[in-house]
Amino acid sequence: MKFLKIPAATITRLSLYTRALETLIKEQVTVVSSKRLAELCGVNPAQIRKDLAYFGQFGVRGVGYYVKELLFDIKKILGLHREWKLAIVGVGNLGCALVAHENFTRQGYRFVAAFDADPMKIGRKLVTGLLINPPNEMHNICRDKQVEMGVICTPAEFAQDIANRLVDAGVKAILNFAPTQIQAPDGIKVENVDFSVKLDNLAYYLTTG
Amino acid sequence: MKFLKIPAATITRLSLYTRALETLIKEQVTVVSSKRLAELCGVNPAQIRKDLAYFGQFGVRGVGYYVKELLFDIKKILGLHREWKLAIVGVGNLGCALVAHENFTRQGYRFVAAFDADPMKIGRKLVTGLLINPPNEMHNICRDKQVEMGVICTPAEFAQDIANRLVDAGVKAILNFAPTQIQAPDGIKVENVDFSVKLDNLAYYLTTG
DNA sequence: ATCTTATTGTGATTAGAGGCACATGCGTGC
DNA sequence: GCACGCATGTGCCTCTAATCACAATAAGAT
Ligand SMILES: NC(=O)c1ccc[n+]([C@@H]2O[C@H](COP(=O)([O-])OP(=O)(O)OC[C@H]3O[C@@H](n4cnc5c(N)ncnc54)[C@H](O)[C@@H]3O)[C@@H](O)[C@H]2O)c1
Ligand SMILES: NC(=O)c1ccc[n+]([C@@H]2O[C@H](COP(=O)([O-])OP(=O)(O)OC[C@H]3O[C@@H](n4cnc5c(N)ncnc54)[C@H](O)[C@@H]3O)[C@@H](O)[C@H]2O)c1
Repeated sequence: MKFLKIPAATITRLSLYTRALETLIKEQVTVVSSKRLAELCGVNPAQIRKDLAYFGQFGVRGVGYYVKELLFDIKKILGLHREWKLAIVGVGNLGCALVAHENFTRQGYRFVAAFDADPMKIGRKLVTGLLINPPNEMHNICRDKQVEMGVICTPAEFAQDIANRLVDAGVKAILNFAPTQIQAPDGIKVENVDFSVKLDNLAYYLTTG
Repeated sequence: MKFLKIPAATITRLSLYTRALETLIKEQVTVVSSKRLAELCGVNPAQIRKDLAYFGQFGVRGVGYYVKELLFDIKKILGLHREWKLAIVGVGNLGCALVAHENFTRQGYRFVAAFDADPMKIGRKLVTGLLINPPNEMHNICRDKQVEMGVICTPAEFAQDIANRLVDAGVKAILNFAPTQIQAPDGIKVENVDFSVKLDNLAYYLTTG
């Protein structure tokens, strides 16, 4: 089961499992069955076992999974055992909320650079103390600070340009909040977070059922 | 092709298509082929045709789709030909960004009520002029204003309780930004927006992929 | 009026993900 | 030390979604 292609949905679920496991740790639960974990995550127990099987054997037959160990193992699989350096581009309403969000820091995501085109904002500092830089310094600063992921929070029409610059600056993964499809070269991973698509789903559901 | 069960992924793509079509309208393009539209949306052309086929025939063979008409038709399918009334619960960093976001309004999503537990916030008004109410008035106000969708922007530990109240207040669809799995009765649609899961995907990709 | 060209709409095919069910194997109790 | 119970790990099946490939068909050229 080692060298199969792993479904993207599996990775997304692993992320969900870590959350449930963290909750269990808070509740001082030490062992959990796939059945119980499945309930917490709203998935099928076999699904959990199969997801984990892609990466090895983590459970004990007849017993279940040791919560702490499993959490550690999944975090390692996902690459969450280390810190990740992020840059944010566009510190408007949404961008500021993201930078201020302390959960990200707790999970190992650290904003080490911020950029904005607004002359009123350049040179100022965010609440976290992070300095806002002009976009033309993206290349140097990102390389300097070894930024690995970029977060795009500008209006949609600038998103592609920003993405190009980020890639040029050595950034290998992009989280895009602008409501537009970004093109990126092979080897660069782009994820989109799209609120209005979700709202549209709700609207469809309420309309048609 | 009329009474089949429609994949959720189809609905999500329809939403994407509307965006591309809106861009095309801005560029004064009047006709588009599934091939061109597919490029803009990053999907397979046959996928587009099949997605549309669930709902009828919208194109002209040998020609393509009339942009304006198709946009109109898809919006109607999604239920975006009308206004939707939303309530937001938790007007912190993220919640404020959402309410302030003018794209939503342009698309027909209108926040008609806001709730927060913080006594310092209750009674104040948001930048849009929307009054912040205490959570215990959720029932009355939501029924009064005929709120159809609820948006949860509180810390995770309160999300389930808020969801229950929203359901109790007659809300039929929930957009949840808190990083937790919400249980809702049948007939209530819940969508989750989950930034950190997306970041975890990127981390996995950079680690392994 | 007929032929050509372009692109849709869709049946057939392929790929993939999810779930079932059972054999495997660990821990506990006798 | 042996047997039993229980939850994992996994082969196999099912179901769904995506893609292919072509027949149907509209517009425009001849
Ligand atoms: N706020 C929301 O709730 C929300 C919801 C869904 C999607 N979005 C999307 O997220 C993005 C940001 O939204 P927002 O509400 O924060 O908008 P905003 O207008 O508050 O902030 C945008 C920021 O980007 C900066 N900017 C503009 N062009 C730039 C450039 N070329 N380089 C660097 N910075 C630039 C602006 O100066 C501003 O600070 C938009 O694409 C929006 O559609 C936002
Ligand atoms: N800010 C982000 O970028 C971000 C990113 C990912 C996820 N989230 C999630 O979104 C949610 C909100 O994030 P935020 O950054 O806006 O947090 P925040 O602390 O800025 O805002 C939370 C708000 O909820 C209110 N609140 C608390 N309990 C409440 C209750 N029982 N009823 C009504 N209101 C209540 C608080 O008074 C506060 O105003 C959190 O669950 C967070 O994990 C936020």
